[in-house]
Amino acid sequence: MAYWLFKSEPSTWSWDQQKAKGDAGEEWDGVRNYQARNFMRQMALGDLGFFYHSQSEKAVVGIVEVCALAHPDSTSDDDRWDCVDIKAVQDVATHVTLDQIKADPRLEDMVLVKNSRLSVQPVTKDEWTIVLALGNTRLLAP
DNA sequence: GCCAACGTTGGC
DNA sequence: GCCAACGTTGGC
Repeated sequence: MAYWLFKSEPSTWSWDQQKAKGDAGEEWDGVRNYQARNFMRQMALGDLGFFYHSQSEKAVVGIVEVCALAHPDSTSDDDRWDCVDIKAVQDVATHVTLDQIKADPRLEDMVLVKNSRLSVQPVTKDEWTIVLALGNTRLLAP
């Protein structure tokens, strides 16, 4: 089981919109970056991820699960671009802001801090646990 | 709204 | 295969 972080501008695709899709989930399309695509190709069904709002909010707001393996991105006719589908799992009780993450020395190596422009990123198990704790969030049993 | 950082593109 | 130009992202 691996952990990830998906970043979105709430004005483009928000956590509320993601939740509205329910268990059907939604393509994480529109990624045109090789690193991000390669991470999506590594994802397995059931992998979990944080849903992060960039721009105005800059906070981890939700937890998602990979519900379809990498497949061609329906918004591109260029076959280089693949994407996974993700579905909302639960809210992060207390949003974890970028400021909090930056202020925590245990999280200084997070990709979010070191490479803020990467829109799909790996998260280590330790980082996952720490951010969940900061968010006062306990993962519900599957 | 600005600007720095970075990734991609295309010409050579 | 290199590198300059350009576009985009995201934090401030």
